Amino acid sequence: MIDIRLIRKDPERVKTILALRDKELPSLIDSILEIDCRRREIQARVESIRSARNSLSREVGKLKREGKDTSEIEKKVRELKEEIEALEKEMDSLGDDQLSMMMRIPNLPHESVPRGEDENENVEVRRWGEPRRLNFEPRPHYELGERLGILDFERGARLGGSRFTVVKGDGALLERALINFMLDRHREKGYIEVLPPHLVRSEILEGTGQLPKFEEDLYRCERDGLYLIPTAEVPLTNLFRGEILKEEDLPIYLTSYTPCYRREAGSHGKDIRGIIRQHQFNKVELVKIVHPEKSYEELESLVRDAEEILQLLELPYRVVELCTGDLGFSASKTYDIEVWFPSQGRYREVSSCSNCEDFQARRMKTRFKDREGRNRLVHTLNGSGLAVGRTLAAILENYQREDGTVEIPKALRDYMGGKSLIS
RNA sequence: GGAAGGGUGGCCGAGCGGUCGAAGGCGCGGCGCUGGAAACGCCGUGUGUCCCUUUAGGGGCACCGAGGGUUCAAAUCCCUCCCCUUCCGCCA
Repeated sequence: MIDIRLIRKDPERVKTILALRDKELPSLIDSILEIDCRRREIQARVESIRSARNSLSREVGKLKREGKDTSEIEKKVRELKEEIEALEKEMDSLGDDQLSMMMRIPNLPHESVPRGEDENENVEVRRWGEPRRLNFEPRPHYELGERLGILDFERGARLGGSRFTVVKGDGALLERALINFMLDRHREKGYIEVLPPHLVRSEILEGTGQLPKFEEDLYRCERDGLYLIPTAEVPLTNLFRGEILKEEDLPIYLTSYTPCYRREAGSHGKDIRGIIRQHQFNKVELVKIVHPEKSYEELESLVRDAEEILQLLELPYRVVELCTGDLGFSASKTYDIEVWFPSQGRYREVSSCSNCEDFQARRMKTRFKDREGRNRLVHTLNGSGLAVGRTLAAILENYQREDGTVEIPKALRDYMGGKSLIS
């Protein structure tokens, strides 16, 4: 959630910035401002009446102890109460309206974010590695996987429907090796490993921004009111919700391996073949909870931490800075890391690293006490470190040989019992 | 799932219809004492929101797990939900 005070202070500036994301947003700001104004006016009235009620009530107590008649005052208070209830009802409904609108406003892009409509206007920041020169036509990962017997799409669909895949044998081993490899690297960098719940309550999803706006993308367990997490960002970022941390507790670095569950509503027909877009996929996530003055340098190091995994795996990639129109809901600034896919002749996203500034912290009420004793909102960051399934697919494609076998990256061999080839 | 007992400030813990934002203790900060420290003494120390004056401050309102209700008045009584503890049942 963005700061309502920002809207009160300079609505035109907020509108200009939000228009960079979506041209529909500025009109929402006008409605919020109007409601906010009315709500506060009523609040002031309610509170002054309530103040009068409180002092009359105290009076009743005093008089009763003295054995005096209080029926006159009691009648007066009852009248005030009715007045309060009517105003309060109006105030609450305005408050609800305001909050639900505020919850649907995305974060403000940072001033450094390139302006643009959609992903075509994202800006490449750097490239690492040279795509291997293959003297044969590269096969797509799903073809390699099926031929090697490590990806089984047919049986996956039998079990869970479309966008579910069974990973077997050396494929399962490779996936597990990748998870351990990634977690170990992050742990060495000071990230605390966490195994969180995979089912969470709705307010947890509200904290990170998936709800109320993106209900359609989530799997929900109706009977229990719980949702399957779409990313470990959700439980990790919410870990300290409602807490007031000490300044010296910051920064907090967290890492977690979890499966991610996404309905992928609205992506029909996209990436239908292979394991690029699945309803369930494994991901190692990085989350940082930091001092607001440090969050942009923390974003840079977060991206580097994710990049290092690809460097160690010797997979060519590039880093892209998302433009204002392509930015996710909660993010102020985002870098995507894209790895090279030979069969597609292009780079595909394996990580998205964002600084959400105080947008999530405000929803979660995660604060810290600064040196002056003031409570301030923390800044939160998250990034994939990395999407495991897509990394596996990238390994299959980049390390394939003409005979359809796949070499195992050197960095992973110790994690695979010394194996160097999947055949 | 069944039974019982609980959820109060950074922590422990009292309060069970009015004078309670809440005793007392611990912790923390300041001051005093001291050569310095311990001990001791004094003072201070929750969060949110709105308004007024605006470096600083002053006032109102709300918050004692969450949401409703009863009452002139609720931390205190009633209802619903959530969570924790113990016992029983079930179970990886």
